[in-house]
Parts: sequence; C-alpha cells; structure tokens
Amino acid sequence: MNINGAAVWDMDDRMDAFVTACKQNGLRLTHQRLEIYRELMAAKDHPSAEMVYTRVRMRIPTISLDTVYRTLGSLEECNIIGRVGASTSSARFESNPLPHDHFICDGCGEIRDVFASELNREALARAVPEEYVVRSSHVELRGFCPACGQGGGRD
Amino acid sequence: MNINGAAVWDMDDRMDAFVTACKQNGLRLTHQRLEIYRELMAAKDHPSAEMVYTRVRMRIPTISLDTVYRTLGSLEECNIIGRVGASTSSARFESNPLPHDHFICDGCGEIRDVFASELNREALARAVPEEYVVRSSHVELRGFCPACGQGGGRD
DNA sequence: CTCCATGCAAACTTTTTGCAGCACC
DNA sequence: GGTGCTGCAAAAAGTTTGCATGGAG
Repeated sequence: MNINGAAVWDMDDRMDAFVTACKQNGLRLTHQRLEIYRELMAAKDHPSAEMVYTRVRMRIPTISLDTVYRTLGSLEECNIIGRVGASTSSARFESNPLPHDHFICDGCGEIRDVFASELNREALARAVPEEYVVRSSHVELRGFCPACGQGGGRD
Repeated sequence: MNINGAAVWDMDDRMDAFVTACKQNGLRLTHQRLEIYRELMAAKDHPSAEMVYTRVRMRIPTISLDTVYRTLGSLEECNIIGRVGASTSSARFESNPLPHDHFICDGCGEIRDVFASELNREALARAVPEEYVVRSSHVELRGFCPACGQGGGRD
C-alpha cells in the first residue's frame, strides 16, 4: 500500500505516506524535500516550480530553484506527485482549428486527432459544480498506436 | 462563413479558405505565411514551430524561425489554426498523483481538480480505432468559475 | 505610398546540467 | 563513511521582442 491508497487524508497522514513512499523509492528524506512536498500538499492552486520555490523559501531561505525543479522531477517520476497537462517541451500546432481531442502514443509520440468531445459533453458538464460554466473541453488520451502495440514502446 | 465551415477539404480548397480567412482578419498574404500554412496543412504530425521552420525552409531557405513563431501565433489568434494542449508558460504541479481531470477558469486561471475520467472511460475508448490501446485519459475543461461568472473574464 | 511583416540579433523565460561540499542513511 | 542531494553558476532550449528593411495592398 502506497501513497495512492486513499482519497482524502489529513496532512499528517499524508506526510507519513510521503515518507513511506520516499523510502520505497530510495529517496532520501531531506529537509528541502519534505518542505517542498508539504508546500505542494498545502497548495490548492497547482503551483509552478517557481511558485513552490517562493513559498518554500519562507521556511528555507537558502533553498535554490534548481533543487525545487529536481525534487519535483524526482517525485513526479516516482508517481508521488502529478503534473497538470502533458509535459510537452515545445508547442505543437495543427491546421484544424475546430475543437477536437487528441490521442498521444506513449511509444512513438505520434499525436492523432480524435473526436471524443461529443460523446462526453454531457458527462463532462456534470463533473463540475453547477456554478461553474464549461465552455470547452479537450480530451487527451494516451496509450499505444497500432505500430507500437501494447509492449512496443519502452516505458 | 469562414475556414471553420467543413470537415474534409482538398488542399486547394483549404488554401482558398485560408486566403479568405486571412483577408477577413486583415492578415497580409505573404509568401512565408502561405507556405507556413501549406506546410502545416500537409503535416499530419502536429509539428512544433521548429519542425515547421525546418520544412518551410526547404521552400524558403531564407525564412527565419521568429517569423514562423510570429505567423503561427497570428494564425492561432485568428482561430485559423490550433495548438495541441493548453498554452501553459510553465509546468504546474499537484500533490495528488491519482489520475484525474482539470477545470481551468478562463477568467482568473484557477485550476480545479475534477473527476470526469470514470464517467467517460467507455466513451473515450470508442473514440479511437480498435487497434489503438488507450491507457489513460485526461480531460481539460475550460470555462468560468463562480467568481468570474459568464461574463466575468474578458474573452 | 503606407503600413504590416520579415529577418537579424539579442533578450527573456523556463528548465537542465556540471561540480564541489554537505547531509542523510 | 559512502552516496545521493544541495547550492551555485552556467548552459540549454523554447519563445519573444526591438529595430531597420522590404513587400503587400
């Protein structure tokens, strides 16, 4: 049982789970790492590395931005934290300006247009509280294309 | 009627529509702009600015990368072309590593966790051909949060 | 002819990396 | 005490911007 086990925890329990998860992944429990995670856990706004840096610096004034980047990277790699959206290095363009969705192959990186929006629109609207106005939706599917197959891509 | 009018066109028709769309948006029909669009239209791989640059340079060896960036930016702004995923300047992190979805407010930029995945999984799988293996899905909803309201954000 | 778009270069932002010293295990 | 982590600095990658020239309308 790891950190992915439950939906809502109190902070202390989640810190305990974090410690366990770090140990399981061979990550040392440094002061910086603990504070970075604590700050991310307390944040409700999906902060950027820079935002985490600014906040953690209030507790550890000597921390450096590259440590924040490195730590967030390690934790993401171990699936202890997540990242909003895909981690695309550069912007990708397409001539089709109509709203549609994408399938991205984890093997070869191929991006394929798909049209899932219509299928989901009703369900999607129900996913947020009524007070929210949903204007558009974009679905990003990930998996393997026929060429890469189930085990084709290394991962 | 603009470029958004039909689903499948042949290249010449789409170029015609592109010319019309440019005129409607007050964009001049420069050699570079035409070739950039032609290349993006011919591409099936959702290329990056750099990729477009490399390809267009085969026809226009003197074109510069910043022109490609500027052109793609203009065309996107006029909704003549699209961009894969959100145009996020920096990576955003979250302590929740479980698969879930996001609602992003176009007014204030707030990112809110939502859980639409379960609702859509079956429909999503049907959105791609059978030979494709879907391993994960991420839905990005956009609209307005209660604070920003329908007309709260400018857009 | 006027003004937008281009090309060049340089700046800027975000993220990554090399290296020496320090801290965790 | 060994190894990974940190901090510093510098570099890399992606993108944007100022300015003078050139081409579209």
